[in-house]
Amino acid sequence: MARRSEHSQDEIRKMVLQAAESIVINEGYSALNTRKIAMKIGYTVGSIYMVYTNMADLILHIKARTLDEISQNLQQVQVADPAQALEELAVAYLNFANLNYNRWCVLFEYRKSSGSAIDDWYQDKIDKVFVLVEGQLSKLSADRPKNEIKQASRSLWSGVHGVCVLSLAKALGDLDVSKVQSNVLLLVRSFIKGFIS
Amino acid sequence: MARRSEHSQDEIRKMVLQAAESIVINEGYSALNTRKIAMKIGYTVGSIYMVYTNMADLILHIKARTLDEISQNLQQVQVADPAQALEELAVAYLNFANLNYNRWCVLFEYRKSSGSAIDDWYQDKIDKVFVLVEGQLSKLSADRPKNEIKQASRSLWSGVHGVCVLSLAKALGDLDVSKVQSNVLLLVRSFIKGFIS
DNA sequence: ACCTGAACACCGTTCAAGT
DNA sequence: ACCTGAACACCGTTCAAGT
Repeated sequence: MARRSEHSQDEIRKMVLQAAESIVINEGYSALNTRKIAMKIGYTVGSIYMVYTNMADLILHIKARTLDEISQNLQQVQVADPAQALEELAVAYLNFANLNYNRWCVLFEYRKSSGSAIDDWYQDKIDKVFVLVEGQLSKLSADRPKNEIKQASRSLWSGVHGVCVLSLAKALGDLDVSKVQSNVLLLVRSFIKGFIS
Repeated sequence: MARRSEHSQDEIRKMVLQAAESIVINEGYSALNTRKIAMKIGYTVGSIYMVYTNMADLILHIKARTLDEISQNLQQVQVADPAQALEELAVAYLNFANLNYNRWCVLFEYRKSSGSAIDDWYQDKIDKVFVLVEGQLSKLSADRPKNEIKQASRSLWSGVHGVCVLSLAKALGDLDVSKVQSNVLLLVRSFIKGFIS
């Protein structure tokens, strides 16, 4: 066998990632495995390890793409009023999580990667999301020192994330999306009101 | 073989749970498996299935005990001032999560249980935590209707949870505990200030 | 009735061997 | 050089068979 350069390594790399993503989207994280990916792209399991060091590495790249899409989604929020913008950012985040639930969940699933710490390039993608919040928050209270703004954006956005996690995981009972949205908005509005007062 | 009633079924049930818990505590969720549990209690894997329907069932009971301990911890917060009490509840939650990190993480790991929905008795344990927050929040703003209080406690507490998750998972970079605590407190204080104003 | 232990159907990962 | 496929060391779960 050993079909020769039918696809470049780079192509295989993308095929593996795309196949893995579609499995996650359609069947969820727990359904993802190497044999299913290999079957889907018409190669054998071994070939996955030519282009990714292991499963954890592949999953990290799935996560990275999800984070990129989240950033992209949030960047489309263009509102002059910062308080309004923060609300819309939160709603956009919730909507992404809800519409892309399986992929979003993978972000918080950890299969321990090779290195114990988080890779810098991955951390940057996380930070990029928080920076958007910082931008609005600093417009909202221009007088505050930068480190306070940074802290506040972490607290606020982690809070928004928390509402999304527990609501969508149904830890709060079975809520419809509009209920979750009003929970998110309550948190954002109350926080902002309290923070600037 | 087949040693007869050396331990009662109920004793084995407890032994399995305790062994599983200690594995989670010492080695983390990913190190938990049936063969390790069996080895630890001096039985074979098959016997685990006499007392728990499957691994998901056992994990659910680990989670239940963790939730009980959290409730117990939070109930020890006895402060007259409700705003102060909410702050201390949040700090107590963070401290539990930090000191019992491996066990706390299991709460948000899902291995799909037999039934798709959350069992009622388990949901009750989750609710019990939120009820504590509701109690303080209703003292804080006695004029508000009950459903608003309930919504607010969900938003606030989910938010607190979110800060704990992202901070302890180091998604926000490597923060020491005191930094995390000030993030939590900022969220609680800002929310409360905004909510009652 | 209680418990074993061996089997089954899965996993992720590796690597000698083919082209 | 690229890729296979078979092996290895694991999983959770089941169940006929022993006492």
